[in-house]
Amino acid sequence: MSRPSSSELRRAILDEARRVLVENGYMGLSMRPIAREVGCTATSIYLYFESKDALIHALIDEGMERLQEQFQTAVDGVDEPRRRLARLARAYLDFGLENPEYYEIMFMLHPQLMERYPPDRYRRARRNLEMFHDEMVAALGPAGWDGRDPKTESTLVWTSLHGTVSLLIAHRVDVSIDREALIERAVRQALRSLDDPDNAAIEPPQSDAARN
Amino acid sequence: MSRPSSSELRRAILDEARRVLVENGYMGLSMRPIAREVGCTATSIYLYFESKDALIHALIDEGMERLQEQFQTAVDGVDEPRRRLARLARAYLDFGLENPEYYEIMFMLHPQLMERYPPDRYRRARRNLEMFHDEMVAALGPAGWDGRDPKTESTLVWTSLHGTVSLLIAHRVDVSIDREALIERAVRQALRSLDDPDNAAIEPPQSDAARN
DNA sequence: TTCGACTACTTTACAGTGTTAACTTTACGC
DNA sequence: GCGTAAAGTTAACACTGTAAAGTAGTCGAA
Repeated sequence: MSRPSSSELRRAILDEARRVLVENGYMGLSMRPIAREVGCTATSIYLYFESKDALIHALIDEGMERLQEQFQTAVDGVDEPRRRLARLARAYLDFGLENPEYYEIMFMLHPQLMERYPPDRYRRARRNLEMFHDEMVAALGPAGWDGRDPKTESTLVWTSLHGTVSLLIAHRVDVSIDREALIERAVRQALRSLDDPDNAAIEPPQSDAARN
Repeated sequence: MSRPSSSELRRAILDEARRVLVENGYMGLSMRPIAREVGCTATSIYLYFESKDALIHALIDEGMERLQEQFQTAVDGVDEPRRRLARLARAYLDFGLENPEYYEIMFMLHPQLMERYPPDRYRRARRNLEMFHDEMVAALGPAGWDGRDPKTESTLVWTSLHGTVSLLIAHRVDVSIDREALIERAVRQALRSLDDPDNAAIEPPQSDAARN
């Protein structure tokens, strides 16, 4: 709508929203206080963002760009494919733990909000995560995939890292556990699919959890 | 507070709240509609739950109990330690995917809410997850832990599973990925720490993400 | 039988939310 | 100086969680 209008106010709103997000989390993000701080009325925000959702979506976009940058600098100058992948994994964890507020809206927020996130934009944003895919393919070479789907495998790396980040952020992990040790183990575990000999006797499904 | 009072109304409120939660998710959970459906006023709810948080906490307790039951039936009659662990993992995934609304409030909700969850009750609830710990210790025996902390390792199993469940629930996983294949791989990956020879050259930390 | 007291519940009200529609101010080209 | 369009405001709506005060019903003792 007001794409190229790019007033200063728009930026100020976005900055303040991010600040509030950092300080109070998603739940503490309210239009009127943002407006007050920025020096306008709440309804003025609607000149630049068509809803609160849209405002948050803009912040998600910001977060995705930052992650992308951290990914880039993480692998910059590193050649060996396995090391590149390891650094990506580490960068992902670091990003989440250092920017919990961004991480929360990017990957942890309730499904409803995400369903309202324009699908094409999310697809573009998720480009980030395809770096895992590309680097894995590079690390394994064309030979390594006996029957396994690269997309599934790279998604698995992601979900594994996400589990650790999100539970740490949400303070669900027992405080008696050494944080740094867990993180290091998480990276190791995420990357171990590279060496997977696909052994181990695993159970068949116990119920029908594959719908939806 | 009103622990033994156990009016029928309390149960009705809880039932309706759960129904709404299933249907509309956490965000759609509002006091007045619950009251209307149950046949009382919104403020009456406060006779049985001291806040909306407390109401949700009660639902979390319910969910934890259900998970506990599913865990029990999953390992019931299974003796071989590795198989027991595998079934636990599978049960966890199934629970999350079949009860996304419970899973959301139990493990995905924003940190603020969890911080208000009475710590002792959460500790008790998390007893569930200690089953991972116990079964892992049983599966590996006293010999297997060369330098590794069992608590960290079992937490790692949990975070790994959680990553998969939560991203699937939140519809963040690319739809082109075979859901069941991902799930199966997730179980496998989670349990692989049992066989870990602790190899692989891993990067040192890139930044200070171990605070908090 | 009447007087408390207690329980269960309601009414009213407050301060807050996101959002819409209508109104006003400001700036700019002719 | 006038018309127009953009930028921002005011007022309002329907909603939220929740606190305080008030009310109806029940039960036990005098």
